[in-house]
Amino acid sequence: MYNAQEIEEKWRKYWKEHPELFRFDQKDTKKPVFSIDTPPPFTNGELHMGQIFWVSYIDAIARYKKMRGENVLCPVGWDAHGFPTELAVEKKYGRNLGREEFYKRCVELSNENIKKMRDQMLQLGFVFDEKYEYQTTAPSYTKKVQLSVLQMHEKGLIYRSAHPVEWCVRCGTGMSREEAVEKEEVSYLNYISFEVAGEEKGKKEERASITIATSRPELLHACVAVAVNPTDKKYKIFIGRSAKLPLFEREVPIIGDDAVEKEYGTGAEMVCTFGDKRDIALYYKHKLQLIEAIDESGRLKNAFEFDGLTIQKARDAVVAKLEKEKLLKKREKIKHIIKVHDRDDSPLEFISSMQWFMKTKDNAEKIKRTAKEIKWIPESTRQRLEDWANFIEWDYNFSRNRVFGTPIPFWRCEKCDYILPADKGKLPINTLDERPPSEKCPKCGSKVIGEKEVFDGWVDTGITPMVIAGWPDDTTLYKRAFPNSIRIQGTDIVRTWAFYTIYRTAMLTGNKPFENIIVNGMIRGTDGREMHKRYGNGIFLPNLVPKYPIDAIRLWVALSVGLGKDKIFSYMEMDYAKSFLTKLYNTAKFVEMALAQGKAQKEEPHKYLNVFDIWILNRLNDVVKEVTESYDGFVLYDAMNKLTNFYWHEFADYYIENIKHRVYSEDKKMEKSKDAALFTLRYVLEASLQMLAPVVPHLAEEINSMFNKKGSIFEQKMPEYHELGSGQDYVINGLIQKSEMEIDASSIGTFLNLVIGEVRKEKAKNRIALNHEITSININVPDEYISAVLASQDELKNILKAKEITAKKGKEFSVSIKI
RNA sequence: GGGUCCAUCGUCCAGUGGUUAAGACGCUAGCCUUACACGCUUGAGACCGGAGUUCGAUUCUCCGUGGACCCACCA
Repeated sequence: MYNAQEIEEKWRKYWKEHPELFRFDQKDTKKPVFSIDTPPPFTNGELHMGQIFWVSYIDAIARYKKMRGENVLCPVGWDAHGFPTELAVEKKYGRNLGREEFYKRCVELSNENIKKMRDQMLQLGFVFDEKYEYQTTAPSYTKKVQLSVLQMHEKGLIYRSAHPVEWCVRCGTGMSREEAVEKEEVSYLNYISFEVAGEEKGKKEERASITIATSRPELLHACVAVAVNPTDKKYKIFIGRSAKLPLFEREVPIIGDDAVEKEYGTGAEMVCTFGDKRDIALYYKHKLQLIEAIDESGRLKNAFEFDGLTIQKARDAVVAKLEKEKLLKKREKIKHIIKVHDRDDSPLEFISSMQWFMKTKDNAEKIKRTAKEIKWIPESTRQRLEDWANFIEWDYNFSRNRVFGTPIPFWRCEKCDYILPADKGKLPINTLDERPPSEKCPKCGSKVIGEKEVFDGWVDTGITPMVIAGWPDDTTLYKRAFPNSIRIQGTDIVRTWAFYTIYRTAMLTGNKPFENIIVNGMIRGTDGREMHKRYGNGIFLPNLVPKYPIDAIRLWVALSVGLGKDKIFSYMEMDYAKSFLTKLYNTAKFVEMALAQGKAQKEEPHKYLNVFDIWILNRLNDVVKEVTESYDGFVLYDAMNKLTNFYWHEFADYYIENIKHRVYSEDKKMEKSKDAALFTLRYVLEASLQMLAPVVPHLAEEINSMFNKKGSIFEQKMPEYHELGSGQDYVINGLIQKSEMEIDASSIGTFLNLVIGEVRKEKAKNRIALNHEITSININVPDEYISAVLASQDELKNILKAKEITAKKGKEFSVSIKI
């Protein structure tokens, strides 16, 4: 085994000292630009498996493109804003820091974390462009986020509206989705009777009623509709009429909606503002009235005699009164799942308040159309985006009640919510610290205030393709690098990062954000479950290094099939990758040693190539075709699968074995043949190395340096495929050559290897060593190969260590040996 | 409930309208072969079930079964 750590360190250092190898050359205007958008990791201090995956994957693509002569722009970014950082700072410094001080401490902590994560990226061999590194907390980045939102405001895409948010009544704060966790609870389903109001025209009928079932009777005062399934025979005649609320003197419409299950409860439900997410959906869909049911401390409001009661007390009181008035038909014990705050387990309520929105719902079609212009790798992952776009229930609420986030660059009227945008020339800005353009609301004359809430993190990261293309200042770069060439990201954030990025760039630029998107699945733990703290099944870089070389990790990533679907982590596959590297290193050592045996390479030794030499060169040519096609489609699996199999099982197992006798020969007559073998050995090794280099860069550099004393393998070009006209043709250094032998070397080489394989089998059957000399070999050869076998008799004798070889024409191919 | 993906040796994982169905780990038998015993050679070992399309299906279609994931819901 080679010393991986030493080699890795050496080449990491070399790349650092030669940044020009990978740096984007902005002055160059000839080479095509290849720009890469990578997911800015959230700065929590350690790269997780998903990040190890994409870093390895995209770095290989970047290095490949570089070797294809493209001008590669590969920045890396950091998504620093976020709640976990706030929590950590709160834990360390308490809750009493002022806003500015608190923000500063958060930046400090994320900077520490960025340093750690950056080191791990470099450890993986990632050669990103430091010059283009970005961080969402940097003022220059804040400026861009704010500008992009101000431009969206100009386009009429930003507005404020009342919207229910999940609210912890105990803590008195709003929740984001990830803090709301599910919990099972035992409750009661209450059957309450509503009288149907009015009469059908010209028809006297009995008084009709609808019984609804609810687990939230205390919200009866905020009931704004009764909903039934439109196909339900029992109720459909009531749709369009009204129902009288029990206990309260009010009528609400009876609406039809598919969301109502005919079988659940009574098949009728009341819609309150707001009991649960269903209510919210129906409220928006049917444009219902809004009655605020609960205040921020969890007490009822707009409930007349029940005002001020806590939820639990109100529930008891309402049920008691319904019972008394004989309006409660029955109560049924149920188990159901409710949302609770992850920190204190208390039930969350929906409280309606004024929120900031971006118009996504009406733009769903445009988002889908833009998504179709992008090549999704694999194609099936686009479905996730479509599904999400098809299911938008309401617009994107982008404000968060937090401190550590990008400030929202608007003031607003305290009373009428009129929006005053910041001056685009004065960014970045925090409207809490600055005077508004007008002290009084231009609309109603009331007081204008700065915005305390901050942007959701996806607002920061939704413009990365524009940012790395130099938007808005560098218009030259922007023209060349936007849309970006490619993005890589995980399946888990298709409906967030991909969705918002496509939305934002489509709205702001009218264009797609990138040409290609690679969507990789999640790497699961060895137990098959998602890697998660609470399962303790996470695997991080320090768990793998130094047991595995970095190149083995990278090769494992490339050989992890099935982009788009989840992958269970496997040490077995990692071991395979490691074995391949050992093999690669040992073959290189062999070639090095072999070259030392020969004299200086004669000019054009390839003129003396024999059938095995041409066979392996032609196989190489085939592999070059497959590998470059796979790289060009960004599918590393196919490239590495083909290449590693070729290298190991054709080049090492057959070719090297077949030419050993030539390499070791000291016979003068063999000199030219020896030179030809040495030439071919080196040629195939170097070409394979060039194709392997993007994925296993450290070892590739090391081996390259064994043969080329100066420079980096990344200054070399990828080998190119050439279509061959006949079996006599072969490719050397991009030129098609013609062998003087009038044979089809590819098919004869393949046949001779078959013969060699059969002899190996016979030797194994007879339990003798492969190098054991045997008396004779008899071969029955099909017509078309007989002359080739006879011509290669001496060669075969040497390869197979046989004193004599006899070949006869025979219908059935067969091989027998005499020991 | 809606959707997406998937089902191949004991395990992992390729591939194909006609193949001798590849490779890895493990297992078998041998080989210390002047690059590699972390290796090499050899052997055993697989297309979820049903129907359809077809001359022919592991491959295409449908149904079923099983699994993974996403979304929605549990009034």
